[in-house]
Amino acid sequence: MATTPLKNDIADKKTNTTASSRVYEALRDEISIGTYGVGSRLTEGALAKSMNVSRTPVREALHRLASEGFVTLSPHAGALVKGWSAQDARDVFETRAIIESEAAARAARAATADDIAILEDLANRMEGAAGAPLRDVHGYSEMNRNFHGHILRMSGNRRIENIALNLMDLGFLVRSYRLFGQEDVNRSLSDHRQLVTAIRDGEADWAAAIMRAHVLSAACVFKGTHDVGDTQGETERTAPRKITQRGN
Amino acid sequence: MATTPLKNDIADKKTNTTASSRVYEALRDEISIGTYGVGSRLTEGALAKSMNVSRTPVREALHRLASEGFVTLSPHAGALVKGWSAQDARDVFETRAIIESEAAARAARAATADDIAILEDLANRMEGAAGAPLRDVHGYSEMNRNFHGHILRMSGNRRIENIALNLMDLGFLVRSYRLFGQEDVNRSLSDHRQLVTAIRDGEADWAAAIMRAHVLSAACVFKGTHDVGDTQGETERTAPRKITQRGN
DNA sequence: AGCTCTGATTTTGTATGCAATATATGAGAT
DNA sequence: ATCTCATATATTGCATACAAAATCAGAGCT
Repeated sequence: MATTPLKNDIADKKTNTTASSRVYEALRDEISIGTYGVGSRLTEGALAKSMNVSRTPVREALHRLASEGFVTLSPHAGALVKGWSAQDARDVFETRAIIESEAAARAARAATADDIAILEDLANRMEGAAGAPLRDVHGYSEMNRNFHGHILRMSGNRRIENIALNLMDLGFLVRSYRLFGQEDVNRSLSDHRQLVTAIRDGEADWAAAIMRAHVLSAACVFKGTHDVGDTQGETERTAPRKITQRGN
Repeated sequence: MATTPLKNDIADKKTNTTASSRVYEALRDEISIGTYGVGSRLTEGALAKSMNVSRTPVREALHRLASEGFVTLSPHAGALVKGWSAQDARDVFETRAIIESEAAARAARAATADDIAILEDLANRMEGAAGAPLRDVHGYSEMNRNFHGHILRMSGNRRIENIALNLMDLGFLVRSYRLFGQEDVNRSLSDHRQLVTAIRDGEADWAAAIMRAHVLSAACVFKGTHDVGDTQGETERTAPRKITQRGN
């Protein structure tokens, strides 16, 4: 792009105080969108130059991305954008099903009137925002995250809450909402309605079952539309040095 | 492949090539041992000087420790050793019970003869190393980690495996093995025997139940001997600037 | 031609200096 | 005496320079 030394190329959306977190968010979004192809090498110097910062915050951002599973980072070899195999995706959804169904059961046992009001409000707003292909994917997934997040919080177990939210924040999952068709959206909204009812009535087992089905159905949508051809993400191959970097 | 089938870093105590990981391991051990009291402030400069490195690797180590929950790290305020409340501990054990019981069930469905042999070998060695108050706490917890780790791997879900291992690697848990009395050790060993049997026979529900009881009983030992008086770890209070730093 | 070894280049890892920011201290006013 | 505000100090955050390591290229040899 243009090399004009603007004060900040990165969109300073939330007035993030540190450059490190700005770089982190920018890279995370880029990777989620798919700007950098799977397996492409992210060199600190190039990123630093393109973002008009030094290598230090870039380096910190890459380490953070590695800890969250967006890139693999081997010593002296650099960062490679991590790919997601079908197995990886299945693992994530299965893990979410296990954890979130348990959280839903606990939420049903601990629900207050305020909790129900919050969940109903979120369900209402999601229904209002639902369109054939989702118009505002970001907004919808944000509300969906809040809905699940509130149930997780209601479980009273912060560890469960954090683990499940981290699983929801994985890049390839965020992208998957674009794949939702009309009936997928409708079913998802219906699930949410049922969840609120089950939780409101203290039906822990029912809530758990709905949540489990809800998460696994999303996995099915993902599996159906995701043509699997990418690399296995976990096994670290010796990275080839020269890799065509798709984005830029 | 008997010892460490994991690329996870808790096991490899060989001198790591990078200074950053050396500092990380050193700090992690120090925090686990309790050298730095809960809430004490870790300043980059002081640590760098005491370890004869620059601030850069110390900084990276602190960030990594923060991502793993050993310290809290607020933007311009620095790193504080994180405390564990009784609620935190309970959350961890409950989460482990949920995840690992599911993993045990899956392991029972997927067990091979090799798996059983490995688990039996580990169980044997743990019985050989068991003493009244555990003599070699580190070795015992290492074998215990391998035992649970292999069951987790047998589940076939890498995400479950990593999440549960991370929960097992938390500092206050590692320390908790010192609290095990004779009967606690005996019960734990008996649990392991039963687990191997249930998994060998493909009894998924039984394996899950044993694992759940096994983990929760450890929680009970921890709760019984851990006099709760420490701070709440999650809620971030505005950190006071001057805090007596116990260790060095 | 294919292989190996050695230099050249690129990239990561570390050290250091400077700037930004939060906290601490003290003076002054109420 | 207490509170507020401004200055001082210490610490983090960032930039740059240098060192170490790994890959890449090419010459020389088999």
